[in-house]
Amino acid sequence: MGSRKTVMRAGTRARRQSILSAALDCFTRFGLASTTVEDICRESGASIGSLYHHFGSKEGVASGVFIDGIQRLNADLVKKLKRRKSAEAGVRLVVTQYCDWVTKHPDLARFLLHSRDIAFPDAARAELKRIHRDYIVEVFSWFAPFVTAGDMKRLPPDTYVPIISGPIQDYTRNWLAGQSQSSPVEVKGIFADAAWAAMRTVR
Amino acid sequence: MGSRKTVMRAGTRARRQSILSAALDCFTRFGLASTTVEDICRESGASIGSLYHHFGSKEGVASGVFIDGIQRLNADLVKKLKRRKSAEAGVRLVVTQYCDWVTKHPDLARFLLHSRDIAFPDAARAELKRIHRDYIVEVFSWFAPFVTAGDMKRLPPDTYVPIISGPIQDYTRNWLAGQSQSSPVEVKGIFADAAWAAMRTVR
Amino acid sequence: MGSRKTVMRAGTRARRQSILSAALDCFTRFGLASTTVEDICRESGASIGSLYHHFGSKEGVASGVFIDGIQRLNADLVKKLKRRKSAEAGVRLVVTQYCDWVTKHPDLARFLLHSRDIAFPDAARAELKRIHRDYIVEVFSWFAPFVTAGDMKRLPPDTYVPIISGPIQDYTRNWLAGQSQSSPVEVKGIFADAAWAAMRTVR
Amino acid sequence: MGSRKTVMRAGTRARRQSILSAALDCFTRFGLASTTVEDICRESGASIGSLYHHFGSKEGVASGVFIDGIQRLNADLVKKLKRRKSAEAGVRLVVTQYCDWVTKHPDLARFLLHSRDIAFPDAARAELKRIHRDYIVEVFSWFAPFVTAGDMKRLPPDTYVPIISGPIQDYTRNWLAGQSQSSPVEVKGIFADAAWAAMRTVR
DNA sequence: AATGAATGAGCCTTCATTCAT
DNA sequence: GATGAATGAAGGCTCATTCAT
Repeated sequence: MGSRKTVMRAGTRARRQSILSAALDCFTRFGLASTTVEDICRESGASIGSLYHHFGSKEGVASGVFIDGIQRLNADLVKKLKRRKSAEAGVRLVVTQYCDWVTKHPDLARFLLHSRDIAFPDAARAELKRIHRDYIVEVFSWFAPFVTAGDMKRLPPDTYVPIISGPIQDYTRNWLAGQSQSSPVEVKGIFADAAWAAMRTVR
Repeated sequence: MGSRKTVMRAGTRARRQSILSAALDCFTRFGLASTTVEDICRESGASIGSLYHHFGSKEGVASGVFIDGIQRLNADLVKKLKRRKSAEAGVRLVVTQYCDWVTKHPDLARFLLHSRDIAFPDAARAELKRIHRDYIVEVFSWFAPFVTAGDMKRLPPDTYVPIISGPIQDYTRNWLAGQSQSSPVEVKGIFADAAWAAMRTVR
Repeated sequence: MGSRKTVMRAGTRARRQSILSAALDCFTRFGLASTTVEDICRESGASIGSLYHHFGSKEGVASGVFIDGIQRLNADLVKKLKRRKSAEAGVRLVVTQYCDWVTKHPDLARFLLHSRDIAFPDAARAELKRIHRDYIVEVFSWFAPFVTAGDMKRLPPDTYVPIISGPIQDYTRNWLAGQSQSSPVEVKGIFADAAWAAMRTVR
Repeated sequence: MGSRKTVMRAGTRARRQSILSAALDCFTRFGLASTTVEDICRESGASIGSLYHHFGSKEGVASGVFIDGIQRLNADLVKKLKRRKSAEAGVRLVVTQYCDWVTKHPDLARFLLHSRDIAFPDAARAELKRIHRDYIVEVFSWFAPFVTAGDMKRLPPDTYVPIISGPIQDYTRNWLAGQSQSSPVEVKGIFADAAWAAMRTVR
C-alpha cells in the first residue's frame, strides 16, 4: 500500500546488508543464542518472510555475518603480509594487524571469537572450510621460505597459529569482555615481541 | 566435614555429586544449550524437584560443575608450583601441567573452555570472582620474586596469562574439538619452550 | 473499520474474538487461576502460538476480556443516562440498568466483579485507567447539575459510587455465587429505592 | 540438636500463631495465590513439616487466618450492638464499627474482603457456615423487633446486609487498594447517614 | 512434634519456521 | 520479493504435598 518500507526497494543487496548488520548488532547486545529472528527483523526493518527469503534460517544469517567477517579479516591480513619482507616483520604483522582490526571492529571480532556455538548449515560449513584452507595455504606459503631458510623454528604445522596468535587472541577476548584495561593497540608491541621471541631461531 | 550451614544427611552430598557428574556427561554429549534439565535428571536418577531443590536452576547446575572443575584445576597447579624452584621450571609447569590435566579430564576441560556461554547466577558469579582472585594472588606471588630478580620479563599484569597459557589453550581447544592430531602431552614440550622463550629475559 | 495500526485481514478480528469468548467461557467454568492457556486454545480452536501472537500472555487475554466487558457496561449506561431528565431517574437508572445488564451477561459480570485477581500488563493497566477516568468524568458531568441544584446530597466525590452502587453490587455478587434466591431484576426496585433514599436531599 | 528453634517450644499454641500471622503477612504482600508454603515457613520460622502437621494444607492455613479474623470481627460487633437501644443506633453502629475495625486491622480486613478465592477445606467450610449462621441469627434477632415495630423497612432478608454494609465495604475496598484518599474513619458519618436513610421508615 | 529432602504433574511461555495472500 | 498470522513441539520451572528420620 505504498508505505515507506515498500518504497525503499534500494534493491536486494541493501536488504541483505541491513539484515546482516542488524543481526550483528543483536548478537552483540543479546548474544547469539538469545537473539531471536524477530529481534533481527525489528532491528532491520525487514519482515520475517523477507529474512527467510534471503537467508533460509537463523543460522543462515549467523553464517552470513561470520563469513563476511572472516573474509574481511583474512583479506586485510593477506594483503598487508605481501608487503613484508622478513620473517620477523611477518610474525609481528600477524599480531599487530589483528590488534588494529579488532579495535576497529570490536563487535565483529567478538562475534568471530565466539563462533564455536554456531551450528552452520552444510553449505556454509563447506564454504568456510574452503575459505579457511585457502587462507592457511596462502599464509603458510608466505612463511614457508623463512622456515626453510632457518629464520623461524620448524614445528608441527598445527602449532604455529596457537603460538603466534593464541596470546593476543586470549588477551583480546578478555578485553572485549571488559576484563582488561588496556586496549589491544596499546599492548600490541608486547605481544608482537612475545610472538617473535617464541618463533625465532637462535643462531 | 559437612557444609557450612547444615549437617547433611549421608545421601544429600551424594545426590549433589550424582547430579553434577550426570550434568557434565550431558554437556559433553549434547552441549550446554541442548542439554535439558530432564536429560540431567534421567542420567542422574534425581527428580526434577530434587535438582531444583539443590541447584535452583539449570544454570545453577552448570555453575556447580564449573566451580568444582576450576577449583580442582587451580589447586592441582598451585600444589605442584610450590615444589618448583626456578622461573623456567614454573613457566614450563604451567604449560605441561595444563596438558596433563586436560588429557586426564577432557570433558571437564572442554566444559571449562566453553564457559563463556554460561549465564552464572549472581551467587555463583561472586564466588567465582573470589576464587579467581585468590588464585591469581597465589600464582602471582610465586612468580613475583623472579620478575624482581630479573629472571622474567616485567610486563603489564594482564599480559602474563595470555602469553604463557594462550597458546596451549588455543591448541587444546582445537584438539578437544577434534581438529588437531597430536594430543597435548605429545606437544607440551614445544609449548613449554615457546612460553619460556616468550617470558625469559636475555642477559 | 480496522484497528488503529493496521488494516487487518478478515480472519484476524475473528480469531481475537473467538479467543476472547472462549476465555470467558473457561474463566466461568474453571475460574481464572485454574484456566490454562491450553484450555482456551482447545475451546477457541486457536493454536498456542496464535494466542500469544495476539495477546502476549494469559493475563493479556484476561485483560482483553475485562476491557471489552467494562467498555460495553459503561457504554450501555452512559447511553441510557442521557435520556433521563431528573436526579432520581438517574440514580434509579444506575441501579436498575446494572441489574438488567448483569442478568443478561452473568458470566461477564461475574468476571468483572472478580477482576481484582488479574495482574494486568502495564499497557492494559494504562488503558484501563484512561477508560475509567473518561467514564467517571462523563457520569459525574451528568449528575453535577443536580447536586448544584440541590436535588442530591453534596458529598466527597469518592463516596457517590459506593453509596449508589455498593448495595446492588454486593447483592449481585452473592447472587452470582448462588447465595441469594431472587434474581437482581426481581429486587431492583428495592435497591433503587435505597439508593435514592440515601442520595436525595430532604427539603 | 539444641538449636534456638528447638528450645523455643513455648508450646503448640505459639507455633500455630506464628504461622497464622506470618501467613497473613505474606498474603498481604504477595496475594493469596502467589504466596507459597515456603514463603510462610521462611517468614514464621516453622518448617514445612511443622506447618503441615498443624494445618494439613495451604488452604488450611488460609482458613485458619480467615476464621480467626471473621470471629473477631463478628464478636466485636455483637458485643457492642447489645449496648445500643434504637434501630438508628444499631444501623449506625454496624457502619462505624466496621470502619474502626478496618482501620485497626487493615491487613486482616483486606484478606477477609478477598476471601472469595479461597478453596476452603470441607471442615473449614462447615465451621464457617455455622459461624455465619450464628452471627446472622444473633444480629437479625437484635434488629427484628425494630422491623416489627415499624422503625425499619421490612425487606427481603437477603437485602439488609447489602444495603447497610455494601457501601462502606465498597469504599473500604477502594481505600485498602490505595484508591481513596480519606480513611474510613473520616467518612464513617457519611456512610452511617446513608445507611440509615436507606433503612428508616418515613412516617 | 519437627525437619527438610524428595517428588512429579502440570503450567506458561518461547521461537524457528511455514505459507496463504 | 514481501508480509505477518499461524503453528506446535519443547523446555525451564513452580509448588503443594509426602515421608523417612
